[in-house]
Amino acid sequence: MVGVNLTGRSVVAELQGYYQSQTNQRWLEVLVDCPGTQEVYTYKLPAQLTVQPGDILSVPFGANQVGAIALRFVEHPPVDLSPDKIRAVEDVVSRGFFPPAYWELLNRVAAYYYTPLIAAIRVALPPGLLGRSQRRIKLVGEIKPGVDAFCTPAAKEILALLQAQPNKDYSFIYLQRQVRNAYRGVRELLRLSLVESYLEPPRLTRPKLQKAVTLVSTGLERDITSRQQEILDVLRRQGGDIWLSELLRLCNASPSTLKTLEQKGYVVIEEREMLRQEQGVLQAADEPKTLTAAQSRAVETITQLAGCDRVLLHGVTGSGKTEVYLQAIAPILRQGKSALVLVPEIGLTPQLTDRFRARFGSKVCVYHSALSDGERYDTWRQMLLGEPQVVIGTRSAIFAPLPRLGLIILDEEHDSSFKQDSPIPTYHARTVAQWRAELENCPLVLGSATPSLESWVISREQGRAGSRGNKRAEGAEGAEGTEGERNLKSPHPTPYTLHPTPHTPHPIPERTTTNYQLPITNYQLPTTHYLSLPERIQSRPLPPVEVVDMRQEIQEGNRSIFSRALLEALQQLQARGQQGILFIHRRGHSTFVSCRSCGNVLECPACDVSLSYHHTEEGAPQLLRCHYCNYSQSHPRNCPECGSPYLKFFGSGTQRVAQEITRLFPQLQFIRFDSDTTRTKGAHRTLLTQFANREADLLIGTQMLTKGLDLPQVTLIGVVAADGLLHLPDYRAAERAFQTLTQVAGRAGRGDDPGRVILQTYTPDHPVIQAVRQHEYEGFVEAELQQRVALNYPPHGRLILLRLSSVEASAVENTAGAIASYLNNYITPSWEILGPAPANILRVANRYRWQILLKIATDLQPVLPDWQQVRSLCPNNVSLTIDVDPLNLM
DNA sequence: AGCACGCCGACT
DNA sequence: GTCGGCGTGCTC
Repeated sequence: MVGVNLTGRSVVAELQGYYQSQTNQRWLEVLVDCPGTQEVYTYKLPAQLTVQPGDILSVPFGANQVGAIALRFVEHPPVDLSPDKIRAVEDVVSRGFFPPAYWELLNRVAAYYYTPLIAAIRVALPPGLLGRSQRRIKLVGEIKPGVDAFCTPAAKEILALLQAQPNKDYSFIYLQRQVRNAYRGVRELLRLSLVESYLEPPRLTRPKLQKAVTLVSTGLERDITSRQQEILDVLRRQGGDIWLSELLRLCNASPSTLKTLEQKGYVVIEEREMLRQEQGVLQAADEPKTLTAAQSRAVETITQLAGCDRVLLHGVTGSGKTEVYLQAIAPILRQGKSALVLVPEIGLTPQLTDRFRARFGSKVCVYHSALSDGERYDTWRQMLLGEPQVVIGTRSAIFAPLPRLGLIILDEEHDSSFKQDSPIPTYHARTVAQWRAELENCPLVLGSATPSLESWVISREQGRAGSRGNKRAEGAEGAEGTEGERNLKSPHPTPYTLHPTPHTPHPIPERTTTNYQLPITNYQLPTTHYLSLPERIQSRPLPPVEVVDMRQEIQEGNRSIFSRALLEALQQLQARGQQGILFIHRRGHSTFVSCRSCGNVLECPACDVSLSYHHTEEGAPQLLRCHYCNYSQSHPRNCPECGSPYLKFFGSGTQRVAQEITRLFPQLQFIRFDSDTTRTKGAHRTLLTQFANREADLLIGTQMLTKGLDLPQVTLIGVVAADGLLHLPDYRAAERAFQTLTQVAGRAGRGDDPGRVILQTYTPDHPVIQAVRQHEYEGFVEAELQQRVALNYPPHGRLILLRLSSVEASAVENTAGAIASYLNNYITPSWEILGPAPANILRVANRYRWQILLKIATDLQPVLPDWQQVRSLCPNNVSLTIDVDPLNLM
């Protein structure tokens, strides 16, 4: 297992170390994973370590161990740095990860989103790979009662917390969050020697090792008991290679029996890396389906795409986009390449993943933030191996380290969850996907029933004329020769290695700071083809959308949250053996709680928002919860202001609707599907499976159920109140509302019954409602575009949002003012400044927030401000985030 | 992010 | 005079 096995690799490694220490001492420049550091730091290399540029390291930094990236060797350390300050690299965490194209991608992300390169690297790596040490506080010995008599309250609290903890041990960060003045308290306890403080080394995610048994016997076993023979037979039947635990389970044997077999030389037991990977539910194999004319045209175009050309696949809901993806991916895998499929949220992955697994079996793996750290780490490492595969993941999967990428697909490309709000980099996966496709020279497919205006505009300008007549656009062939050669194809035949084999160092580009700027206007774009799937599969019609005017309902005496049409439809649901979906814009029970006597509205103590009332079931605690910071308190019996017991709930969330359903239709079984009920791992799948198995008649949920759910038996869709979506204070509110409502409506009639959509609203004449009712995408989008052009909003202009926040109200306000007046000196014809203005909700989690919006016209090459200068205007207690292409202006 | 250093006000 | 508060700056 160990020791004797001196492979070629370790000999080489030792030789390299030897030569390294013989030649002039080589110094290593690294990028350190620590906020507030942008420069490069120089380290020594201990003789027993070999490092190559691009390796991921662990280095001592100040008092901590932190993650770092090796950049390059230098002959001499900086002259102004005394040699005794230089410390040695602690360890190599992972090797050979950054091939040139990938490195270039990360540099682009950092440059375009104005973030330090290390922040871009951080999103690309699985959690736990860039480790950092942690300060922890531990109780010393026995604590006699009464020793804390003279302690401050903070110290007493900390003592109590530590004593209640089984290990008598907490991280300092945790204590600081739990206890006020924790810093002082800890110091006091340290002085009294009641606690000790220590640094826990980084807890890195590592491969999980497990014992595996391999059969080495030739088949002529002598000197063997029948029991041992039995085990060998089982092993042979299993293919001669199996996990130890598995074998023990199969044979009901003990480890000692296996030990004996090993000593006799019939089997070898060794530690092997085990992949922790989400195992999908076993799927019955599935064959490619027959395509409609439009579908096969789409598949044909995609498979013949040249270079890094793009396709906007505009398919109405239920038009079979997934089947197009599947058939476009199949030839990619046959070519020995991999495909990357990005989806908005995990909510829809179980269904989609199942379909992919049914088609491609174990070649499919998922990658998203809901996986455990171990699973993410292993999936990530497994991808480095370069086996052709399909990776399905959420936005961060755009950084999946797949070599030989053959196709990138962004499904539901309009979805705003592809944009990261925080932490930095605030990247959009669609933008990064475009770069990645370009750098890897692979095609990109953007799919949606309601394409974003951005994608619509590009494809309208570039590709539609060419692809309308079922013909590939000109330029596809033309681009092949030039684009294909110009772009960086990895010069390394196998740029990723799981095991550290010696190889030539990757040339890490010199550029390691964020000082260079990309041209902010679009540079020469690859061709974008427009492909339309205008019809549902099997010529099913789109469901008719009935708009119900709720004002009229009230006028005619119906004060329920359900219109008569919806009540009737719900009534008939069970009799007809059908299933329905109710869509509500908000989770929770009520939007706010207010006192009928004094009008007081209950608010979050840390944010300027009202608390939502949550009540799940009879007997469950009644909670008031803040949807911004997750603060919660129990529902008071009386108004905290005037003591009146008459507290009333306003607005309806999922819980409220659920309660109404119980009251009005006690016979209807329903499932609530929102972020409250799907928090736990696998909850999505469980709930959807229950629904698919008809354990419920009704699914009551939020946005979450708009995203690509394919539930053929659903015939009724009820939108309880569309208005909450229509009137959000955001220039994209109309676009987003149209997309959401169209997607919700599209869940109906995916089976043989055409289905029915009931859309309740107080503004039935609103253009969004009208467009949804008529399934009219193009007209709506063109009208919307005209408005954007008039006001210079994206996709016509571009936006950069400066978000400022601080615990101190005046500090943010002053800083915002100072930055704005600085920027005003830079005003050029190509951009304008909106603000500074307090954010929509001034205070969240006790931080006051202001923002400044920069509007940039794309028709001119803009001169951008000096961000370094802008940052220097920010005092320490004010944090500034530069959000490039913000989607969320609230 | 941590942590040391160093400058100010409240106490011996 | 000293202690201990917290603001400022450095970490190879």
